[in-house]
Formats: sequence, structure tokens, C-alpha cells
Amino acid sequence: MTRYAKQKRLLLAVDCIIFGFDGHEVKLLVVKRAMDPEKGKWSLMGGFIRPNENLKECANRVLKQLTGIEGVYLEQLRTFSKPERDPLERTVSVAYFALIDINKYEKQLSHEYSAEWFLLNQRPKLIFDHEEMVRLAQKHLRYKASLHPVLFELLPEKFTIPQLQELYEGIYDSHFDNRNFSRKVLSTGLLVKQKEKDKKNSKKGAFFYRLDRKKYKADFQAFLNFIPNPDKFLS
Amino acid sequence: MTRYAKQKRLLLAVDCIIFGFDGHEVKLLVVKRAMDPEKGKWSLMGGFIRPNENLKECANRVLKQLTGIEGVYLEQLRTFSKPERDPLERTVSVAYFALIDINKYEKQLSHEYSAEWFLLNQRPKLIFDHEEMVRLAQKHLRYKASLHPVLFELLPEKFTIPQLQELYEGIYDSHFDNRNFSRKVLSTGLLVKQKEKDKKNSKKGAFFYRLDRKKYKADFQAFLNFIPNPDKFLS
DNA sequence: TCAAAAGTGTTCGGACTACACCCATGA
DNA sequence: TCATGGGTGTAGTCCGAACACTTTTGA
Repeated sequence: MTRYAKQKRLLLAVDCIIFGFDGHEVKLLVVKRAMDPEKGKWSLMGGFIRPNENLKECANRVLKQLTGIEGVYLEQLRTFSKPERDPLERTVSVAYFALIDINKYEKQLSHEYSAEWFLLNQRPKLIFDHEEMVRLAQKHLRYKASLHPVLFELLPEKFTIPQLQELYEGIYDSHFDNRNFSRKVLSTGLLVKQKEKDKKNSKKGAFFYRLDRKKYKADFQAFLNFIPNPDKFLS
Repeated sequence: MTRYAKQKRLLLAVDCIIFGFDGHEVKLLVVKRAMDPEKGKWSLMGGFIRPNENLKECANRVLKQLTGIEGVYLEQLRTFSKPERDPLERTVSVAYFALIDINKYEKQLSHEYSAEWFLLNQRPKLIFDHEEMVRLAQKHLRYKASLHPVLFELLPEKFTIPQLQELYEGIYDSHFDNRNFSRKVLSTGLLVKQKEKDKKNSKKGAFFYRLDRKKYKADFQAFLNFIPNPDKFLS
């Protein structure tokens, strides 16, 4: 016998803002919504929470459904609750944002959901309040990446410093001095130099680096100051 | 006719982690739970969301019920969703954290809820996962206060720099150099010196200051670096 | 040999820290 | 006059930002 009898129950969903990086540009993964309302329109990938899972498990399940992968970087962003956000029935949605290495999973995309990668700045209009979620996720990512090495989650195992810089420049829609950038990044001690070079993007070639996972975990929460004049980007 | 028919509905609640500062120490406001399960035990103040309000409105309503006040600093922290967190029925809870000037409201506390202020470090055991919520809120507050002037929300209109320092020391459970502290705080330009002094805490007396609200709003998101070696406190 | 990108070096100013010292006042 | 906080000053160090220069190599 429940004592919460007078209270109204409602639907709880998870929506995922999924960022990817293809080596040059930052992208967002969205799907064509499969059900009414707004069927056929672009939407964040989401799903309803099930009785025996918590929100993070739900977000992981949703991500696996769509991309086939597990163990992605996943972070709870915020819960959205405007009463009329879903016109059909009241649904509160918890937004999660995910960072994935696009190259690894580009071909595994589920066709069932008509998933597609868009350039972050050229994405289509999204349904409901999903636009607001993406904007908040972007803002949060900028904030976080200015202090913590979170963007490494978007890179493949081996990457070059110019690639890393392109990623930062994509996230901040800005341009940084490459000389200061590489020195700053190397000074963190997070990178391990490899013997091979990447010759695709220049004649001289740029050395590959690999993330020191141990140091990465240990130093993640420290203030690392990756970008110059971070205040500029926190509007 | 709903198309989400197969999905399970559940209860959604808000719980508030309410911090206060009495001029010397940091405190937490908790209540005696009025209903089963766990009736009579200490708990965060909370309530179920209603059909026509969003989460922030709900948190504000809950705060007003308890303290009689509106317009408090309020921030969504995280949503807690372990299936068995409430043993009676599945309830997902959105944790909000609030900062209030304790002096202003100490006497208005609602007796209906048996509310009580505890020293943050000497609080009683709380029900469900409320302990986890408080710990997370504390961590978040430390993080945020190390970069942004959020702690001013805990102070009365007029305050002295030694008081402000006591507040920071309480939050970080640490001791800072008063000479560097005052210089750093004054250099932000956020404080407006008053003519009167506070003579209660020393013979010489300390000047009162007032927050420049305009500059506070404008600079809130900037990185201000209030405490030395912030990395130490981000564990 | 030359263009284009990768990467190292240098200088300057400002911020943070540690610590010494003076100030005001009530008892 | 002295003990007790309040408040200002200073020197050294480190870090970030701006900018010059060298290195490598394919075409």
C-alpha cells in the first residue's frame, strides 16, 4: 500500500547529446524520430527509463542501441522539465552528453534510427527543447575543456598535436597560437610521444602521441588551463 | 490517446541542499521527515513535482514552504535515480542546492517541518541517498567557489573581509593567508567599501563592504581564482 | 630550391605566494 | 603599553602570451 497515493506519476526519459570529432571538425549525432509526435523530424537520441535501471544505465543503453558501443564518456548534464515540453504527455528528460571517437564508430551507426552526423554548426533544427540541450551541452563542454583534459575522449588512440589543436579550435570556434599550444599541452605530461609520424597533413609530418591514461585519470580534476584567455569563451 | 502507453510512469521529486553561513560557520538546513517511510528521521527538505510546474518552480516552492522566503540562489545539481533509492516506490529525485543568508531567515523557520540548522560537519545521518547529495553539493560548491564569487550569496548585505575569509575557510576547511586573501578579493573590484566598521570581532574594527551587484552579475562567469592552490581541494 | 607545416627558443609582464611590517584600539 | 586582529608593502618566482626562428620534406 503506497503512501504517495496523491502524487502524480510521469514519464522520465533520457536524451543524449553526442559529440564526435573526425580529425578536422566537431560533429553532432542525431536521429530521425521514429514515433509521433514529430515523427520523421530530427531529434536527439533518447529513450524512456526502465523500472530496473538508473539514468546512467539508461543513457548507456540508448547509446549502445544507436552506435553499438559501450564505455563511452558520458556525463549527466541537466534535467529538463517544462510541463509542455512534450506536447503529447508530460515527460521530464534528463540530458546526458557523450563524447566519442567518430572514426571508430562511424560505420557502425544503426540504420534503424536513421542516425546521421552533422557538423555542429550546421545541424538541422531539432524537436522539442533539444536545441536548448545542445546549446547547454556546448557551453558546458567549452567550460569543462578549458580546465580539464576532457577533449581527449574525442580522439583516437594515436593523434598528433596539430590534430588536437584543430579539435580545440573547433570547440572554441577560434584560433590559437600553435607554438604556445603545443608547449602547454606537452607541459601537462599527459602525452606519450610515439615513434611514427602522421604524414597525411604535412610534408614534414607530425609525431603521433598517445594519452597516458593513468596520468589522465589522476589529473583529470586538476585545473590545467588549456586555452588562452578562457574568460572570453564563458559568456 | 497516448502513444507512450507501454512506458512506466514514476514519481519525480526535488530535494534541496540548503547551505547557510551565520558569520562564523557553514551550516546545513534539514528537516524531520513527516511521513513514512523513515518518518521522524532527518532528511533534506523536498517535495513532489506538480503537474503545472517545472523543477525550478518546484524547488522554489519547497524552499518557500520551509523558510518563507523567495528569490534564493538556487541551482540544479544532479538527478538521482537508483531504482531502490526510495524503498516504498520508485522515485527519481532532482537535487537542488541553495545558498541563503542565515541571519535573515533564522527565525522564520517553519515549525511545521521541524527544520533545524546543523554545522555542516556535525550534521546527523540523513535518509535515503541524501548523504550522497550533500557530499556532492559540497564538492560542487568548493569547485564553483574556487572560480566564481558564488559565496557572496551566503553573506548579508554588509560584511567585512575577515568575515568573508572565515566563510571561505569554512567551505574549504582550511586556512588562508589573510594578507593575500584581502588583496585578492579587493582586486576583483566586486566590493564597495562602506564608512562604518564592524567592532564586534576586534578592537581595531574591520570595515564593512557591500557587493557591487552589477559587477557581480557581469563577472560571475569569469575565472576569478579566489583561493590559493585550488587543485588541492578538487579531489 | 621553395613552400608549408612542425616544432623550439626568447622575452616580457603580470599574477601568485610567502613573509615583514605598520595601524588602530580596548582593556 | 600591550595584546589582538586589521590592513599594506615587497621580493622572488612562475606562468602565460606574443612573436622569431629553425627544421623537415614533398613536389
